[in-house]
Amino acid sequence: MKGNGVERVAARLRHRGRRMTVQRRAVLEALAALGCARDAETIHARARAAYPKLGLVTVYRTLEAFVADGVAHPVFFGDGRVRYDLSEDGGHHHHLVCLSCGRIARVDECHLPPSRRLGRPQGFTVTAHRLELFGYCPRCAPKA
Amino acid sequence: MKGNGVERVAARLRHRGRRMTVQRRAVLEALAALGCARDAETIHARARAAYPKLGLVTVYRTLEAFVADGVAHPVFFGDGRVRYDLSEDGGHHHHLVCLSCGRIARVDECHLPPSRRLGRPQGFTVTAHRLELFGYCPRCAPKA
DNA sequence: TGCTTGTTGAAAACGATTTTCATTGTCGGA
DNA sequence: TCCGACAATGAAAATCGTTTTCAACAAGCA
Ligand SMILES: [Mn+2]
Ligand SMILES: [Mn+2]
Ligand SMILES: [Zn+2]
Ligand SMILES: [Zn+2]
Repeated sequence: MKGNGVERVAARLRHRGRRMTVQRRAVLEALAALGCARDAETIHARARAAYPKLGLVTVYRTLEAFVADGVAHPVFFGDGRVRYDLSEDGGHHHHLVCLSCGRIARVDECHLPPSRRLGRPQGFTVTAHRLELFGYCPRCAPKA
Repeated sequence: MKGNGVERVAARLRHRGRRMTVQRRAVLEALAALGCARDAETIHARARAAYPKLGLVTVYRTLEAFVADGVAHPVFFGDGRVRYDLSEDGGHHHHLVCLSCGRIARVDECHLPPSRRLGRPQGFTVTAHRLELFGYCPRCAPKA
């Protein structure tokens, strides 16, 4: 993550009465370095490289703040732990999860119809959706 | 749930070395009566009407067995609790969740491209997917 | 440089789900 | 129909990811 990005995030946090701290900077860097869908513990481990005293609790609180401020997004694979993705300007993306080795691949194209069409039959106004794909990665062989 | 369905489920369980008990029957009935995406506690409360001594632990264990045997499917909305749907013969379905009142509507059509196309770019073999839609129900007014 | 407040870390609390373990009950076989 | 092997049950305790509590700290503004 280029120092520039940190500043943009800092600005967004400050805008909400929040402050930019070394801890949050470390979590932000970790989030950017790790890439797609990492859980709090993984982020914690990585962020500690930059700031060893960092507590796991702070990572949780920081992620909560990031999500509230639109800096990050939670991702759910249904295994009981929440993962996080750094938000990007150009819209959302989904994931491919290997059921064998756990590898995660990003899926940028969203093949779903526009939101306003998705809920029409039931009269819902759709504002968001979550889609995750499960299967086997190339290395774990098809039909594993 | 027609007694017939119970028999079919019983057969499927027995086939795996499992047994059909009053408790499981009660959970099955509750699952059928409650409909879309209910959590263990809700299912427990309902099933108790038929079998008051039923323990919540047994509900969890039964749901686990049902899922393993394909009798039920877990549904995740990302709020930290797992919900369950009774499996049906004709394929899967998704859900619309009202962010205001929590109402859940079923979405039968799956607007996604065929599995084999979804993971192609990254070389994945897609065997399943999870899609949930979030927004506002008719009663909670659009743009709530 | 102070002061006001948001932030932090350790420890304890939480809530959903799982495990332990002694007891009970299902169901295939005699 | 009766047995017995072993799956299932329930209560209590244990897990585990995440949240809350609380006293010490430290951003950011005057
Ligand atoms: Mn991602
Ligand atoms: Mn459903
Ligand atoms: Zn793999
Ligand atoms: Zn609603």
